[in-house]
Amino acid sequence: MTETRRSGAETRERILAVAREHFAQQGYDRTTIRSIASAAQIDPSMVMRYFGNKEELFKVAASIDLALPDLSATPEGEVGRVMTAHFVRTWDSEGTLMALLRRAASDPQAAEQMRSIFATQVAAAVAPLCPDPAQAARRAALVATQLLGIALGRYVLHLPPIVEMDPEEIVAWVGPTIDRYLTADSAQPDQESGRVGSS
Amino acid sequence: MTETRRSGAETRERILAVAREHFAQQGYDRTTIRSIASAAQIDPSMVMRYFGNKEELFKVAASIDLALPDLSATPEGEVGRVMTAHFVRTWDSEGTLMALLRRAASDPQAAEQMRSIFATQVAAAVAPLCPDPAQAARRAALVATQLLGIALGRYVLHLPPIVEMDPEEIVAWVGPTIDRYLTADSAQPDQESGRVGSS
DNA sequence: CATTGACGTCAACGCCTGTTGGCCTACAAT
DNA sequence: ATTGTAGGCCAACAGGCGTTGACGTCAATG
Repeated sequence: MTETRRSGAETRERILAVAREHFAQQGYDRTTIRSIASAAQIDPSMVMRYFGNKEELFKVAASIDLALPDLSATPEGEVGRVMTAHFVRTWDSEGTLMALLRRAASDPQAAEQMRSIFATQVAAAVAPLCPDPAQAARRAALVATQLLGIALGRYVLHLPPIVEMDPEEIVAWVGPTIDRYLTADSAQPDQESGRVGSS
Repeated sequence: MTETRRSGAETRERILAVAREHFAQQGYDRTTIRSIASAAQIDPSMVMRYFGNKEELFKVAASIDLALPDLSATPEGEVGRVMTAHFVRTWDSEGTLMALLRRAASDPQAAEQMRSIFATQVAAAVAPLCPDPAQAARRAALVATQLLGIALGRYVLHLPPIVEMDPEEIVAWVGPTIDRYLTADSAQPDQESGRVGSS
């Protein structure tokens, strides 16, 4: 072993980089092995050699670590802003999560992968901050909807007002929403009356 | 003309109904003309006869009227709840908007269609309610991100906590968020400091 | 030097897709 | 009864896809 010769795993990385980019920008179905290979200046069969099949390549390319900061150290009232800022920064710098989001829109298995990410990473990071453990999953999911909604508007649908906003503005608007989802009383989320009553 | 014989436009409607369903559940790429035809108990070539090509069929199938209620008649403070309830009800009953959302995730043209819907329908309905006309588009877009985020979580990703929530619970949580996006001071969205400062 | 084995290419397979044109059939009008 | 026409099916095309296997070609190893 010990890196037999100059290339090898290097090519693998090049394929992976191109694949991430293509998956993120065009989604799974519209990304072809051939186009990836062409962009990586390589034969399509090499992609198969290194990753077995398209499915497997996507799995590797879309493996994600949100790298959420330790939120328990964040002062209360700033959690929403910190979290929002973290996500926007992550999305702006690399599109891996966007690739998965795109695919999840039309593929149940990718949706499952997305669910797993938010269950293990977002919910886990957020649960300690919730006043009521029983509602933690629900609160985390609400947080996810708002953050993913921003991602959808900014990177997928390209809604002009969202695209034009500075990261700081997004944080200023969305941060308080996140905070409210995390800390507001579960029966009466905000001010105002609003009976929820399940039964 | 004058409806020559029993079927004809009837078949067209059947195709359209099946197409809506398939597009909504599986997205554009994974929905095939053949599968639509098969489900409609018809030959694939008939689909072409009636709609020209797949693209055109999708356009017709995904034409959407959000049918937003008149929000200016809604008492202030209830707008968010009314709007959220309207969307959740619409989504639960028919999946046309979901079909478009799915497609928009991987097709720029569908994304453009989505943008147009929100520009002409959501922004238009919401603009009169905003304190500052200059910020109306931005506020409407923020509203859209939260509503679409819910749609994504509930109907596409199937995040368990979101799926399990009653429509009333969603309204109770999300309504106030919508209200805040529509009415909160633009520089300091909520409580707390949080300078936005573009320069 | 001979051998091995990984890196890489080429050409092809089988499959599924959107799309087309020809043909059949049955009704409505003449 | 004949004709026109619209509804419908069938068979096939061309093209793109993921995937495969045989075939070169070097560098490192014995």
